[in-house]
Amino acid sequence: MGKGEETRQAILDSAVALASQVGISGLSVGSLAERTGMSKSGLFAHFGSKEEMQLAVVRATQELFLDTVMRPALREKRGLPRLRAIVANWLVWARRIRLPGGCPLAAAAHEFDGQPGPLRDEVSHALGLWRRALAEAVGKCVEAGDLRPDTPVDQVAFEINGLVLASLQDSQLFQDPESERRAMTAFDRLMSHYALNPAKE
Amino acid sequence: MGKGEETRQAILDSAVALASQVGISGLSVGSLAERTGMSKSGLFAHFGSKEEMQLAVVRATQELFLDTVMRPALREKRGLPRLRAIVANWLVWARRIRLPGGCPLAAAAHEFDGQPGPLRDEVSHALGLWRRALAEAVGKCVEAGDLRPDTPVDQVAFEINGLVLASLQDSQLFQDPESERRAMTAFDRLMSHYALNPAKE
DNA sequence: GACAGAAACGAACGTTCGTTCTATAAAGTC
DNA sequence: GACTTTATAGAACGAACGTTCGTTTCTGTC
Repeated sequence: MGKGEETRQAILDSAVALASQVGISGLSVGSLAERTGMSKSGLFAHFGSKEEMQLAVVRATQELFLDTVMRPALREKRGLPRLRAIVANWLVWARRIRLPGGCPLAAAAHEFDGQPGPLRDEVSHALGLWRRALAEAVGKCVEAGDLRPDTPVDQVAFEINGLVLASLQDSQLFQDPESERRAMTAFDRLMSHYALNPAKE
Repeated sequence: MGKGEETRQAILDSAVALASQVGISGLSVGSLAERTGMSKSGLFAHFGSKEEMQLAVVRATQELFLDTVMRPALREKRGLPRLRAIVANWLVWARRIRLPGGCPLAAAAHEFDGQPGPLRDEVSHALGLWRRALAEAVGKCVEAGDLRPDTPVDQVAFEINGLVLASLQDSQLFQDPESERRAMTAFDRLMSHYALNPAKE
């Protein structure tokens, strides 16, 4: 691997962390150059345009997310344990890899949802993929016999997404230390509602 | 009321709509001046600084939100009907008053959660107030006998917030027309879980 | 160690940014 | 209608923006 690819990755690592605080539209070539100790032009050459740079940041965030949230959860037993691990990882992933401003993708969803263009498309695509992966994980719970066969998979994925969003908002905006527990409580209640063996609550 | 207050309000109306698309940090004095047909300096004089302008936009959005979501719901019967109206209004409020990019406050929560300062404080305060109002509305459901006395009020408010966030994300980012129905389904299931008269599901 | 290609730099471009001034026009007061 | 206050416009500021260019410095290969 050439040295170019190396520094490009180093730039992106810095960029993701910076985007976590100021947003992806808040990124500027100058600020990122200063943060990495490079010249504006030297950094710029790696991407060709600011928009390309931002797109690269979105993709890098996506990679990081999968590495931190999804892949570790694959070691859990398929079905409910794995789904639970996914949610647990999701709730803390930004803190885990030291993104002080929270998940850049969640923020990007709000930044670009009103502005058509490649960035909006990329973010929408990334979150769409993730939602589908989440719904699939719920589906596996049905297959594994953890949830009832008539479980509305997409609806459940929707609700899980919601309780994670709520938790992230509370922990980022209010610094509420209970937000994770709240989300897991809601998750467990949701799961027990569709549980095949109606465990007592 | 002097003419100053009038145009100031007109500016803020435009600003809220623009912020809906580009975010509150995406607002610039120049773009807003062009949109309102004023000169940069003429518009600027109404606020004294950009930050003061952004703070005014946050407060204006808050006012608009209360007028559109909360106050109309007060005509419903106290308790569950009113809470249900609040949620229903909340789900469509941005569309109702023609904010094409969705709720500026929800976006602002993500924009500023990583950057300490007056804007972060204002947004956090506004959303904190709203959350408390929501929890209070849930509490009224308990008082009115719609929900069980042991209902965990804050937890329920947390979950309601989550399902609204999920709906707003889906409708803004994926243009999913089912997102409202999904949220109401989740809401009704949540309510029936804590219902005093355990209605059949 | 010479050479070719890639990578980084420094300077400059035209714009836009937020902000400050001074001057003109409008609104409110008597 | 004159006078004072308030509101708006216009010009200009230094700084930061994204981008281009030509040059210099590294890196990997023979």
